Amino acid sequence: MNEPTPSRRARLRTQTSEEIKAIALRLMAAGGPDAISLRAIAREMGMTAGAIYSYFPTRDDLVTTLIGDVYTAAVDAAEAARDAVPDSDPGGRIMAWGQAMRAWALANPEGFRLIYGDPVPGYRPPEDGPGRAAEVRACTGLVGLVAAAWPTARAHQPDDRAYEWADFDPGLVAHVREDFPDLPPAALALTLRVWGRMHGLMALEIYGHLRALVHDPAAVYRDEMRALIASLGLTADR
Amino acid sequence: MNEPTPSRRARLRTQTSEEIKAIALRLMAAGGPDAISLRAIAREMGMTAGAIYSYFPTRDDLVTTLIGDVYTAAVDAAEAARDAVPDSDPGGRIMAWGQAMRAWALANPEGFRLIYGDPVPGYRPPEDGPGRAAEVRACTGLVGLVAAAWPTARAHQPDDRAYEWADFDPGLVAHVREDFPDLPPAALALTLRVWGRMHGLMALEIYGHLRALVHDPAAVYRDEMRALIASLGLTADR
DNA sequence: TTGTGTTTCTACACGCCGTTCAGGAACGAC
DNA sequence: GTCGTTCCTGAACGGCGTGTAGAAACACAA
Repeated sequence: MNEPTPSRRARLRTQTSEEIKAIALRLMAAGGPDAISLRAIAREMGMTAGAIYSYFPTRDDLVTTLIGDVYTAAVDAAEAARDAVPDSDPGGRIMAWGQAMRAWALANPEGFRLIYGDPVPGYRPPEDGPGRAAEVRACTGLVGLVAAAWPTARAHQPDDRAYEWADFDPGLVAHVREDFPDLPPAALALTLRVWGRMHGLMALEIYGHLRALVHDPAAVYRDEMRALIASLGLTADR
Repeated sequence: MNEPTPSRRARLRTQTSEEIKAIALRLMAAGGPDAISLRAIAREMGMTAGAIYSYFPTRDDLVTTLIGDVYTAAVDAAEAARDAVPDSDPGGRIMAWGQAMRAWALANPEGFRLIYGDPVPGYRPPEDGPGRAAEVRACTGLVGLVAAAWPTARAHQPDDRAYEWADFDPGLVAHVREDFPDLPPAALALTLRVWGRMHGLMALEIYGHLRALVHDPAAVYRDEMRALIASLGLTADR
């Protein structure tokens, strides 16, 4: 499948590329997304800024790559937490996912900003790319959680005929219909609402709007997750 | 109350200050928050960049002022929409607030980023200031909506004794306890959750995460608002 | 081993940015 | 008319992303 010795050149290349990304992540963690400057990275590597252009055609491409890496790490954490809870406890799996996401966001606030905020002045995320893939993966994970809750949740939803598959992104729909053939489009809409509900308090907290108003955002978030799980007709034991 | 002729000098001064802010807002609307550059503003005014330092000690102070203005405009819009619905329809008032906020955010996405996102590389909002005041005002408005729903909503909440007034910002608590003496601390926690629920889908949509997945985010948001209102034991007629 | 083509890096230039500062011009008050 | 204040210019500093030209390092074939 792969060549054992990717020609030393390629090895050095990927190694340098990884070092660039690692330093960029470190700079971002230290000083925010705006601290990702090619000059600063090059300075830390003992190079000049222009050299980085051999690895990333522009700064935005570097940021795009970083977003993919960071987003993937976040989804990895969420999936791991979810899978630590048995299938027999769908509410607990939702809680685990939400708490893992929040814990990750609090541990990597700059990463959160990178993914969900304006990562960098003037940066616009591309339509496809690794970040998009991670997002679809995150969304698919959420769909799985909602699918497990759907038997009890569907009764609490508005009339199911309000949504069609055509209302959603074809790529995501393909994933969903393959993994959960019995799920109606309304469940996908519910998934997006669940996503928004998890995202709201998290975003407010990361961007400092919540901590100025309440001393223990974790308690508020926990209550909100419990209410969310209850609204799906499930129970959250913890 | 005020002097009729604030000494021509002062008049010119405030006028220039207003022009700076107006141009900054225009630049922001056109090119995003990063387009707010002192040089660009000065260029558009036929001045040099240094001249602006007579009006704002630094660029971040200009941004801080802008945040205050923009946030105030947003809250004005939300309050107006809310007050267009009679008190007898608390669910409708919540829906009006939420829809007005979303409409404002969609009409002023850069303003939304300015308030709720990373407005500018390295910018950190000050602890107090006009932005903070507008935020407290927004929060107080939401508390009013929740207070109207509290008689029906309290039954759906977890045990009321989980929160104390000391858990929240004293300034906000003072406002709330003065306006709604009978409200318990749990209602304030609920308010923050309502805020987060309105904010989540809005933030995802403004930052482009939703529109890539669903064609009609408005429908999803409307459903979410309906579910929110229903979770408070109210009904939304529209 | 030598030659050759590719890749990677430096050095420098361009134009942008926020910020500072000395000096000059306009203004208000006396 | 004079004087203190205010406003603005112009130049400068350092930092930024981005290109380009050329040197150096490398892989590989003859």
